[in-house]
Amino acid sequence: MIDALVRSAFDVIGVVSAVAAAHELSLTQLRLMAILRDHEPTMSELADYLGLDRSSVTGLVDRAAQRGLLTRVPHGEDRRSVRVALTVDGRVIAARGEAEIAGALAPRLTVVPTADRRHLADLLDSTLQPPPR
Amino acid sequence: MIDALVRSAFDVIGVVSAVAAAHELSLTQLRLMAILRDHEPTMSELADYLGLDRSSVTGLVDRAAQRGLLTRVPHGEDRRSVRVALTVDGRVIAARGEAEIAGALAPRLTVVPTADRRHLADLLDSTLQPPPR
DNA sequence: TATTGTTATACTCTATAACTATA
DNA sequence: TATAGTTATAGAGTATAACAATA
Repeated sequence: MIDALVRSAFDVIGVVSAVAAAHELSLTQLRLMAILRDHEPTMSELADYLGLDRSSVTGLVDRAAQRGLLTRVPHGEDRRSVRVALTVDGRVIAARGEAEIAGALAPRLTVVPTADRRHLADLLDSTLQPPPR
Repeated sequence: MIDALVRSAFDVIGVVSAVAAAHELSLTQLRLMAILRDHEPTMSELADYLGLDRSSVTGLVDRAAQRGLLTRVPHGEDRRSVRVALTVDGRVIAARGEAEIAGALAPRLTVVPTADRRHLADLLDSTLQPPPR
């Protein structure tokens, strides 16, 4: 059971990494962009989401910004702070990445009987820890 | 369904990475040691298993060997080739790591009804691609 | 004083290209 | 010639420590 969960995890992460690599992105860069699809976080919030030190996020954001995938937006209220947002280009690539991940994983799910899918998804979700804040 | 699979994968990999980090190992180093529990591969075979370039494996093995976790063993037949094997220390740490991963994931599985576990494991395994050779 | 973000620095991980030794 | 492994090199990713600007 635990073995199956771990094997599946490595398998899925492998697929996601391959999709990222196809866009010359690291797994972390793709995660970063996925987060930015729904949020416009500060650097510190981003560090919390990703579980990284703030100084690491500086580099990640630098490299992605240099490629035109995202931008730093002045915060306004707190002048120490910046918000990070996808550019139009970044949004296109993020959407494409998500679609490719779905496309790559879909064939594996054809072996799961349709009747089982909802159940499997629920079981998997129930095993997730509540995200730490 | 796909979302649940991906979320679960990141969650599980996070747990495995944390266990690795607790032993000051990277995810790859821990994977390497897990492979060596059951195999005594050549450097090239290791590169295939891990999906890395041979030159990357040289560095991984160097660092782990320097910590006394594994050793290069002369192959005998083909004098170009070496085999990689865990040391006694390495075997202890690999076993401990596996136990800690199981221990860290077990609490999450308590929410899965006992009757569903076999079924969930089978479903997850059925989604795995046959490993590329 | 505390927080936000960056910089300086160092190490791991990874790949590409070139090399040595052996086959 | 081909294969096994290493070395040289370069860049990404990461953390720690120290810093400047702002709160």
